[in-house]
Amino acid sequence: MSESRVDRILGILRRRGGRVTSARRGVISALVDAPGHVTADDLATHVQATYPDVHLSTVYRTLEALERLGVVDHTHLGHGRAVYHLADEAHQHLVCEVCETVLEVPDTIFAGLASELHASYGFTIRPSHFAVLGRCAQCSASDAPR
Amino acid sequence: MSESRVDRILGILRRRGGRVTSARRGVISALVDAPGHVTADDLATHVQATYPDVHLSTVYRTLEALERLGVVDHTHLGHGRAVYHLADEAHQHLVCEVCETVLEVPDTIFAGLASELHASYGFTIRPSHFAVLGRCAQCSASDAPR
DNA sequence: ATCTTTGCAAACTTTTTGCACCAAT
DNA sequence: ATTGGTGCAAAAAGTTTGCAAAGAT
Repeated sequence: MSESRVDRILGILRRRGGRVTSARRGVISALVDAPGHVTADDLATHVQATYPDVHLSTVYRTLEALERLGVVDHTHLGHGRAVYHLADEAHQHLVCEVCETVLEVPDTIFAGLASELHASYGFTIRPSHFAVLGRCAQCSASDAPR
Repeated sequence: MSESRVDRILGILRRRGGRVTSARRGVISALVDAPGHVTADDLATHVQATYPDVHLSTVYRTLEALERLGVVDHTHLGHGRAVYHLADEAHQHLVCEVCETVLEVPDTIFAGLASELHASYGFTIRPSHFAVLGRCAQCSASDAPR
């Protein structure tokens, strides 16, 4: 049933002159099955359960290829690691700085900000790329230091 | 004239049991003189013009100390490097993905989003930490690919 | 005298790249 | 037969850390 989504993406890939390999099939189906925000490493681990020889660098290269096709997008959470997700899920990440929980919220919540920035500065935001940091409800409640 | 800002920060540092060293004086005055968004490396270069022996790792440690004091904040622009600025400049960074220009906008523009997120999710944002990616006016006009 | 900070070098983390081999079309 | 993709190992890039020496209080 998630089969079709994988095949749809493989179709896009093939149609644009790309080749369908087991590594790519694995990465795409890992993305489809993913809980939402996954690092390249997470994906590699997931893929390696089925295809043990798929190397992390191949995962990065596959993700890069899929991003060029507009199928995948990535976001930077705190530190340095990026998280990837399918581009058709238009959402934003809210990352709690205290408990590291990632909350997904619909993209529409950025509409107001987007139009304001566009009107005032002519700047067109692409919100999907970055996470918003702050504190989730629980961690706001417990008044932790700093 | 920017002397006073440097001294004010050094005062905070001293009052909280920190020691005032030439490396720290240099980093702080580099921050005060900074055009806005500076990387640790930029700061190191700036400081080294006056104190050649100040090491990059010392700059990182100084920035960390200043962040703990709430005097400095950092933000992640695209790739991986962080940019630092004095915390009293409450502003957001808009980074153009095409020309890499960084636009600073007042924090107040996030007020609407902040209250919306707070109301809907109980999430308290700290907008100063992350940059917003998108396209500046010029680069939006020239309809570049992708 | 004490306790912080520093310089250096080395470790670390995440991502990228060069290259020869392999495989999808 | 092509040409694009892969595994591997090594390089980048940015930041952090252990340690002994230097410095601020």
